[in-house]
Formats: sequence, C-alpha cells, structure tokens
Amino acid sequence: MPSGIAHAELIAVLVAVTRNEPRVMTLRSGAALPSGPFESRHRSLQSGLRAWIERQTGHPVGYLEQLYTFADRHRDPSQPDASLSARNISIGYLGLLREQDAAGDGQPAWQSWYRYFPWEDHRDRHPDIIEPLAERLGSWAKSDTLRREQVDFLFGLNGKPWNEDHALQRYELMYAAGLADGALTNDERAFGRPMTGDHRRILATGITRLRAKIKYRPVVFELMPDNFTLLDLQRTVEALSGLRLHKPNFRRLIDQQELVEETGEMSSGTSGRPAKLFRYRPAILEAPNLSGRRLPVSRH
Amino acid sequence: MPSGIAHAELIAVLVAVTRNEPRVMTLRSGAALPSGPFESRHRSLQSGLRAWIERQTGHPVGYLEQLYTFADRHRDPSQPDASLSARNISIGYLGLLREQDAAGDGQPAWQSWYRYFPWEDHRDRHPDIIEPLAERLGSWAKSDTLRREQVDFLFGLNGKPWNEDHALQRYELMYAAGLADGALTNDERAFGRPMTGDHRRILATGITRLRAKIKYRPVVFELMPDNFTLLDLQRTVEALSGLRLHKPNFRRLIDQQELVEETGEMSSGTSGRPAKLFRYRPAILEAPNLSGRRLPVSRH
DNA sequence: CTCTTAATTCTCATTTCGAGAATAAGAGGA
DNA sequence: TCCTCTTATTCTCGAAATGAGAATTAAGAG
Repeated sequence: MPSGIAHAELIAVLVAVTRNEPRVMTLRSGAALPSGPFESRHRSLQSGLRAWIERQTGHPVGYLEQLYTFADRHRDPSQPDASLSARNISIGYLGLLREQDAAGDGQPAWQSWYRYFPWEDHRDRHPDIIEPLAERLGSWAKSDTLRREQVDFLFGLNGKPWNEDHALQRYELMYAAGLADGALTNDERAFGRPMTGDHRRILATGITRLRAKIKYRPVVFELMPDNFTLLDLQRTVEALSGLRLHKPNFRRLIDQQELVEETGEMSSGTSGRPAKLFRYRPAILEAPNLSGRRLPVSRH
Repeated sequence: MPSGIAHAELIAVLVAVTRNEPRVMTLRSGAALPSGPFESRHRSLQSGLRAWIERQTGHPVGYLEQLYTFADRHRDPSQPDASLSARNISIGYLGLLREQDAAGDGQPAWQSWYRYFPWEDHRDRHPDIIEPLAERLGSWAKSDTLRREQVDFLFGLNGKPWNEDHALQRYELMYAAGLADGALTNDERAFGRPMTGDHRRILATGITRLRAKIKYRPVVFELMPDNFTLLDLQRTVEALSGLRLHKPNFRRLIDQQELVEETGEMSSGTSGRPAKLFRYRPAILEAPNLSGRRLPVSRH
C-alpha cells in the first residue's frame, strides 16, 4: 500500500455542565469517547461532525472546534499485520452542548470529567488524592532534579501554586511515569479512570483547551440555559476550571465585558435573597474576552 | 473505496526571522508551502516531519507544533474522478528555525510573510494598502450592519483599534469577500500574493498561532541566535507581531520574566552606545509567559 | 569638546487585581 | 411584627501591573 494513505476517524469530546458538574459524553459505560469513521459525504469535517453529533445526541452543538490530530501506527490491536496496514489518523474535536440531563438510556452516558482526572478538581480543598499521586511521581522522578521540578510545578507541590491550565501536561507526566494505565495502578480513585486507546489523552486535551478558552472567549454561554443568575454562571466556570472564584470580582469582570443583560425576571425557589436573571448578549463585535485573562480565583 | 480512508499529507509553515523580516519557507518561487506525503515510517507525525525538514533545509527545527488539519474533497484538480477518490487530509505544522540566510539556490525560498499579507505589517505607520482594501470590503458588506461591524473590528477602521491577533479572521473575511483570489483582484500589492490551494490560509493560521504564542511562551528564542541584544529581541518580536513596541517597557517585561542573562560581552560595530549581549536562560520551570500577556505596544 | 545615536534607568499617572467589609432583600420562626 | 439566616449586590482600598515619556549614560565622529 502506498504511503500517503491512512485510515481516518473523528473523535469527539462533547461537554455539558449539569448540576455544577462538568460532564463528557461517553460510550461503553464510560470507557470511550464517541467516535466514528471519517465520511467524505459532507462538505467539511465540521459540518459532517455536527450532523453526526446531532443525530447521536438529539441536541444541537453550540460550539465545535478542532482539537488535535493524532496518528498512531499501533492503535488497532485487531490488525495483525500492523507494519503493512495503513496508519490510523484520529482527528479530535471539542463540542459544547447546553445543559443535558445525565439520565439517558441505561448507562449514564454523561460522566463527570473529574472521574477521569480526580486531581483536577480544586473547587473544595486541595484534593487529598494528590498525596499518593505525588508519592508515586516522586519515586518515579528519583533523583532527577529536572523531573522533580516538573512534578512540583505541575502539581503545585512544595509551595508552587496550582495552575488549572496544565491538565494535559499533568496527564502526560503521569503517562510518562506509567501511572496512566489502570492495569498497573489499580486505583481509580487516585489515578482516575482509564479509557480505551488514547481517549483519555484526547479528553485531557479537550479540558485543557476549554479551560484556556473560557478566559478569552465567551464560550461558557454555549453551556448555559437561556436565562441564568450570575451565580449559575460562576458555578459553571468553576466547574470547568476546577477552581473557586471570588464572587464580587467575578461579577465585576462579567459586567465590564458587557456580555450579559438583565431579563427583568428574578430567580425563585431558593433560600436567600432572590437573584436577577440574565441572558447572554451575543457580542456583535466579537468581544475579545470573557473572564478577562485570568479568573478571579478565591484563596482561602 | 470504503469511507474512512483518506490521502494524508503534511504541510509546513517554517518561519525564520532575518534582517528584521519574518520569513516563511516556500517552494515554486513563493507559490506554495513545503509539503509531502504522510509516511508511516516514523514513530510519530512530529518526529517524521522533523527529520524531513532537517533533510530539506539542512537546519534543525527548534520548535514544532501542529496547527490544524484541513480536509478538502476537491483539493487536487489533477484527479479526474474526484467523486470516487479518497479525500485529502492536510495536517499543517508550524516550525521555527534560527535565523537563516535567505540567499539559497536560485530563487529566494524564504519569503517575507508580509508579501502574502501586506495589511498585517503595522510596524511603521498604518499601511496605506488598507484604504483600497477597506473600500472593497465595504462594497462587499453593503448594508449588512453585522458585516460592516466585522470589517471595522477586524481591520481597525472607524476608531476601532488594530489587533494583530486576528490575522486568520482577516484573511477569512477577505476570502469570503472574494478578495483572496489573485485572479479576481489582480493587485498583489494591495491584496497580497495568492498561493496554491489553501496554502495561504494555512500560512495565516501559522502567523496567527505564532503571534498568540509569543505572548505566553518563550518561543521567540527559537528564532534568535545564541547571543543577541535586547533590541535584537525586540525587533524580532516586532517583526512577528507587526507592531512597534515601547522599548523601556519591553525591557522591563523581559527581565521580569528572568528569561535572559548577560553574556558579559558587548555588541560592536554599530553607531551609538554599545549594547550588552544576552543569551537565553532556558527556563527550567516551564515559565508561564514571555511577554506578559500583552505586548507593550508603542502608540505614536 | 561637542554632537549624534543608542542603551539603560527612572518616574508617575492610570488601570487592573485581589480581598474583604458593608448593605439589601427575601424566607421562616419567635 | 421583629429577629435570624441566607444569599445577592455594592463598595472600598491597598497592591501590582501597565502605558508613556523624561532623564541619564556611553560610545563614535567631527
């Protein structure tokens, strides 16, 4: 078979936020991301994928963006003659959907993404899962100073601050340390749930991209219902970033950007003072950023 | 032919900065970016491409990053039976090389990228090429308010500020307006030089990515020689961003980041006070950003 | 010694950021 | 009705980052 020919498939990281939890659509009871062959019927990759997702989920995709193209010669173990077979190319996409109810058919198809990356959730306290993790990573790094610094830097150890943007690098470090394979670690609570092939890496790519994106593009609104309170909005951003934010500063940011407007209605049915409802005000002029550039993190 | 099979090729945007001009490596006297079939010999896309580039240019690639994957059914006009043929997938890469001498064989393979996007160079005065451009775009937008706002926003018209980060969007707008095709406009000085297929779009993608990247990663140093003055560094950033920077503030930024250290030597052979030479101090701890987040633009 | 050209340092007003205090508006019970 | 609890919404204020330009220093040329 001549070089230049490859098998191509699309893999989608579909994200929704329900009940303040960031969720990703999965198949095979959480072991795989939805994927399908690359069909040449559609005009573009995007439009084809969009149609496919809407057919699968029954919901329209608000936002769709290409993530990364992975190529792997040894992806498919069922192919005996790997050296001669065409190579596999997987094109990863990130899609955002409005709040979905996780209750679907039998299996919950929408999984919290922190099930795969438990150490990424810093909304309430520093996750204690980081202790065993740090230990394993430490014994992997041994006396290699560079590696130790990497570990400290990425996982916020020894006085280094935690940075939510490095999710992919953290996963890759764990992979390098042999901690990504469930068979070896045998502790999903600490090391996260594995997935087929490199699906977990693709998910990490999606999370990282989304965490970066919400800082300078108003994409969160693709995940919100039509009307929401500012606290709803904040909780969604917190769910995605895995951080707690400072409420007054978050509000300040939001209305500086002029991305929302009051609907005139008030929220109801909750304890405490009722909150104003807002709606997204689609920024005609392609506003530069949502949350400024950094999130207003709350330290405590 | 079953779906899921595709032709795959790699396309590279190789960038170097020489004599304060950002240059891109081209073939066919500037009409095409270097590209080649996707070969399955190498372990990964990256490593294969890296080897290929070093073979072609004779120079090592300092930095290599995937840009975007394009799929186009009708890319190759020499294929008569397009409806049956496999689809083309092009995987674009951005590579940075150290200062190259543009004088190669016969044709100058390294072209200034502003030849393809003349309106992107705002280092000295607002380019007057923007006038005819704005006019054409205006008559394309007609009375569509949304389009007019887009044009103003992207090209910095009617009091809107210029933002160097939107190079790709600007190109796509021009494409939508039918101004990207040289056959129609027939004025390379104003509308830039066209390229084969979607190579010019891929180049725009590379420029946009690089302009964004230099703001938060120390990638400029991949383009610098071993020793350089701070002004050299500034000029390189200016070349890439297409902006003039404020010298004192640029310096402040640089040494806040602690990315460079003095060599002890001084520059020589130029008029004026000699400048200290610096070298890059490879940031062990994966420093978050080079130029802060925004460049210290100089207004005048 | 003076002039020209840059390099290098300083200053200062303006914005933005991070944190927390203060105030407002409902619900429910005393 | 009044008090308490809870959450919303506003304000303040000091610290840090930014934008702009003045002042100072160091070489070479005449």
